[in-house]
Amino acid sequence: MNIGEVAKKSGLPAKTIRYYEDIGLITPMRDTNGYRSFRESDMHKLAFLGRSRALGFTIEDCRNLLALWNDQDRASADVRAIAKEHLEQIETKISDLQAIRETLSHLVQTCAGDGRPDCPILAKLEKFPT
Amino acid sequence: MNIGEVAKKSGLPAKTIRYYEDIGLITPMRDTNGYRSFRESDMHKLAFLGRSRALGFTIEDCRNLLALWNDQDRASADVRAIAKEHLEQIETKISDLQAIRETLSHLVQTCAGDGRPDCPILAKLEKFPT
DNA sequence: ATAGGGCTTCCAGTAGCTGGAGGGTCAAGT
DNA sequence: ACTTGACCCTCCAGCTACTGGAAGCCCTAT
Repeated sequence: MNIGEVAKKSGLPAKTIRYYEDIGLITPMRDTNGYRSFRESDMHKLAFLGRSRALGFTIEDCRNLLALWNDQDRASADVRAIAKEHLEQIETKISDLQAIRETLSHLVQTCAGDGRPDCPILAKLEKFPT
Repeated sequence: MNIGEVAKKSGLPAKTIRYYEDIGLITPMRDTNGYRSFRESDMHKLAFLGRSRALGFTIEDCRNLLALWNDQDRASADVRAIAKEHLEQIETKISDLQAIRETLSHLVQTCAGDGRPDCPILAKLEKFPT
């Protein structure tokens, strides 16, 4: 399989696939003309990577997950630890964003949004502590 | 005021303050020795920037908000539009993250997390569609 | 022969800083 | 006068995870 077909099947842009090769996540073969030649196993890895990234795992997490995936003797505890850590970061981010949303939606509601210059949003940004 | 004092008062790292000067958000004076010399108005702008960034506005948003703040003839509608747009992006991000959280917390719960290799997390990353 | 599409590499840029090297400046202490 | 240490300066590189684009080779169809 050439990169175009793999891109279509995996849903990942060709650029991204080349990048993943660059950083050593996959190592497709090469045809005599220099084109990358993807095996089923490469395809499989890319799909794995796509799903991991879609769940917000970092590339380094993905690298580790991939290694565990390929290791028949892995302990599920190792996988779980990565996922749990990631989950906690997501939860932190969610609550940070929720706090921002509260502030922001309040401000947007109280701002007249007309032609006059008075604006509680600017007032907040100007005066109140972070 | 030198940069160190400004950093302490504004809570922004000196590096960040220099960066903000680089990209034209502030333009402090210079002493004869080449040191940056910050006026109250610079301090005020930096505090404004710090709070805007803390609410997650992009640098470009900050630039626009700062311009509106300095414009006595602004229309609050312009400020509100920026904030509203930002709010909507935050809300999108929150719900994306919440979806991820649901998936992830379910997986973490169902993974034994012991010494055995069987792992529903890897199974999910391997088999199911994105 | 030529046109088009796909493939290659390499370089640069994105956002918003952050770290570090290499060096000048200043105030206090000896 | 000299040294020490804390400042300050500029410039360059690096971070994440790609993305865009240039320059050029390869393959197929007409």
